[in-house]
Amino acid sequence: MSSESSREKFQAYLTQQGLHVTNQRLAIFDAALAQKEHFTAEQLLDRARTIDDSVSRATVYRTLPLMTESQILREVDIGSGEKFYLPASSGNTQVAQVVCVDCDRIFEISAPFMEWYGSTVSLKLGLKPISQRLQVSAHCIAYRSSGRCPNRLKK
Amino acid sequence: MSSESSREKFQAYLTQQGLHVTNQRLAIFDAALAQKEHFTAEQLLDRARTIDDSVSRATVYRTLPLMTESQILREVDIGSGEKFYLPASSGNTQVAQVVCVDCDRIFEISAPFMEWYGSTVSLKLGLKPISQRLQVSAHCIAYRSSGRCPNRLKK
DNA sequence: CTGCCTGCAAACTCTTTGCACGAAT
DNA sequence: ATTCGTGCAAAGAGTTTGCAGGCAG
Repeated sequence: MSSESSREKFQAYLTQQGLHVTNQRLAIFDAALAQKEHFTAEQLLDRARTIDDSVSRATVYRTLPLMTESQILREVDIGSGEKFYLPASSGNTQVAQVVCVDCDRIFEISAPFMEWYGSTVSLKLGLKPISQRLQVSAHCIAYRSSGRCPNRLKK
Repeated sequence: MSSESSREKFQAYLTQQGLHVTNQRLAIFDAALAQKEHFTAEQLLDRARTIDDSVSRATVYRTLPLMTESQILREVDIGSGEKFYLPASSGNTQVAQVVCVDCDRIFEISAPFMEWYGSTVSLKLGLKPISQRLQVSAHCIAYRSSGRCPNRLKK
């Protein structure tokens, strides 16, 4: 249950699926868990290469699905062209994302009622809910006073 | 307030923005409002060309933002690579999407509490909410009995 | 050994953009 | 007359894939 078991969990998943435990996959795994915020495939590639410089972009893209399927990572799509990832550490799947439209930072907040909502509404339609996501776009704190976010990254 | 006024609304928006009312834009508008379900840019292009075969893909992509800005269409991004659009007829912005993972169909359902939630949570973070979206992935009705959705479109 | 994995580069999908001509105001 | 709009084709961004050689089990 400690954080190290996450690595074992990943290895177990690979083995159980008849997949090989390679240095590249482990480097990508370690790079992913070292991230402090949401990260992109490209950022993961950069970081993984500092651990094992033989890691290629293709392998990163091929490994990401393995890590999401094994519940190591959670995928976050905010509709911006590229996907973001985050260690699924807390096991909390009932979370919403608040995205600052100025600095593009992503905040995660718990939204415990989401599960209830998904069940309620989906059952009304006769559907069987699998997952759900709630995202809020917003302006940053500083926006109100300065008119724009101090952390803006683009434009 | 009848449905015809929507066309006038679009023309008014164009004029007011100093933009020209062209046959292509009107064809795209008509094609969009003729859609019964969520549609993609490509589907819109096909349909618009049945009205005016001079319509190009580029113009469709250039016109879509005009129609969303003028509240004619609502954009729906379910994280599938391509964006979907829907006439923003009912003026109801507090809606969630339920996406069937088997047939990819998108159902829209009202979710009146979304606004409250966005405000509550965003204000706790000191942010100023702009918009929000709630999406539920689910299996179709028929999935439970047959094991898969009869409307599956892909694979 | 056998089959899965890898890096590379090319391919793909959806969308955006530069350009020179054409049309709306 | 201007200014904006258009189609075309090329460019972009992010991601996926075919291939021939390489490594884990």
